[in-house]
Amino acid sequence: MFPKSFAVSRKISNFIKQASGLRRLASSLATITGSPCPPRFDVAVIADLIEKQHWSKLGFHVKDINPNELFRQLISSELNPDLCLRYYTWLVKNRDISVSLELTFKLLHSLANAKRYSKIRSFLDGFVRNGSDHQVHSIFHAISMCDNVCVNSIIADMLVLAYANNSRFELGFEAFKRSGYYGYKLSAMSCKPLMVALLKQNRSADVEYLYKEMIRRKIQPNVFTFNVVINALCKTGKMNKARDVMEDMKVYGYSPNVVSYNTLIDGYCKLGGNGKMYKADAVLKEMVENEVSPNLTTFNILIDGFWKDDNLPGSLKVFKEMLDQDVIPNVITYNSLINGLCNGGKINEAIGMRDKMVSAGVQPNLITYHSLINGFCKNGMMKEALDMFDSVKGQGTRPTTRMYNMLIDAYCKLGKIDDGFALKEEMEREGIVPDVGTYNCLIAGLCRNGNIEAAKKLFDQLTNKGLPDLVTFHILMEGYCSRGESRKAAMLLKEMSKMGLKPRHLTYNIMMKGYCKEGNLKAATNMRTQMEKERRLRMNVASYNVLLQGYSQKGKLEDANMLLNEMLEKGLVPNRITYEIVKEEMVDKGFVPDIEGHLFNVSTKS
DNA sequence: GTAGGGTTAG
Repeated sequence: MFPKSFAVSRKISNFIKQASGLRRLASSLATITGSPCPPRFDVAVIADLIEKQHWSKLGFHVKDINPNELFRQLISSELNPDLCLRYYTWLVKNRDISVSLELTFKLLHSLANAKRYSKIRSFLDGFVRNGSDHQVHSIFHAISMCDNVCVNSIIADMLVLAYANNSRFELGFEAFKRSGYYGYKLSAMSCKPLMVALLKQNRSADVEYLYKEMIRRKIQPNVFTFNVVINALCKTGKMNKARDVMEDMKVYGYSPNVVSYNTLIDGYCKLGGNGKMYKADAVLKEMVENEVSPNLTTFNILIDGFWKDDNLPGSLKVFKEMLDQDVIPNVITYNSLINGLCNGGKINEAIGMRDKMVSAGVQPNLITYHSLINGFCKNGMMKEALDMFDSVKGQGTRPTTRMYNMLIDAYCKLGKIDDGFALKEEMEREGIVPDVGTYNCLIAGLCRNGNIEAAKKLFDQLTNKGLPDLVTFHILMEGYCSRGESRKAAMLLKEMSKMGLKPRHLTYNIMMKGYCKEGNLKAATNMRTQMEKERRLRMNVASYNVLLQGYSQKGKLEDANMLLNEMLEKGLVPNRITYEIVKEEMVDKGFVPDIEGHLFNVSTKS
């Protein structure tokens, strides 16, 4: 009865023996050759377990199989990529297994082939968000393992977007560049957030690069991207280039919109130099000619531009114009006007404007109060400043550190240092943390009052907190210098370098001025050498002015004359202060410098 | 979605 079945089982057991022998052989070969032996498993069974999410069963089933290896097989077996993704998630989340970049992107390639784009998008979002520490170049290498450029482009594009959406702009920028090297075509949709982020970080040159690359790679920009580029160029004063981009826009079939024009107008307003408002006005005319209506923002830009160009009547005229055109002013409009009025010393009119805004139903905000309190402070109206400060507190608005700093500075400038300190204590009681600025105002106040010992004490307190900044050092150095204690200032110069604060032009100018004041021209010149040789900072006009004053006051007029020639040879333009020094210390004393005529031209121009 | 306002100290 049994022989047949016995024979069968013998066959089976032989087969198993052979098979296990082969497997042993293969695995021992694998250890020798290093090539893995594909483990035997049934894809259908595993797929079924994944689909039913029977994870513990799956765990048991695959316990002897290398998870990465199994994953590789699953992807190669043309198993539904959704199931592969599910298995991947389980591996990473529940079994804490990291999957190689190559396999990860193999998965993404198969998802892309199955057009599971939203799954790739959310996958990459998580991949980037969880702080993947993979290098961008390794990722691109993994992407390039697939030959399909279209699929790779889609993945690269989504990667750039994921970086941008997760504020990993540096990596996003690198991914953008690498996409170019690999010839992957990105979409304008992914480039835009990257561009906006770069703009927000004031990296205008990078925005410009991105734009040029988009054009080169034939990624069609849209109105928004064009406007971002225009803004980046305007922010760096490259107005002609900004205009060129506006022309490019037309070439691509887009008309500049109100944002494009506003950006350009604002660019001109914020540009230095003469006639900027004339240019801003010309753009305004141009936009109207092109049938783009100015909006609230346009008016706000102009109002702010005019008073900052010392043309407060211009601002008020624009304000009237906007009311005539039934454009409703907002809090920005009023804040700008109030700031302009305060700046022009018209405090009462500023208060009037505040009343006007309130009756127009526009609620003043923190910026309004900042402007008004600053206006009071700058015009010696301490009582009014404090009253407004109290009313802010009374409204339940928490005053800011800077608001306190404005008041503390105002007290100090009135010589009421004690009141300044009282305010500092008040802010500490209120739990508002004094910052370097608070200390700097007080230290400067003490120095001005000649109490440098107290200033140094406060400085030491600040040092214990690890807080002093370049300004703190400058204040104290100047304090010492003005008392004829340049040596102590020089000690501070060493100390600041130790703290990792890099001296600037101003730092050396303060030192040179201190030495000159003491008549120690040799030390002043040494300081110059230190600045030029050690810091590679070239003499600027202010530095020359300091030395010029030092030399001429000591009667070394020939040396002063040489300094003047030297600065001119370097292409530096003497300023009003240069002229005053030359006139008072040289010309009035009968010495005519070589470049007197040139200086005269400068002084009449400015 | 892209444009506009304020803030001390040297």
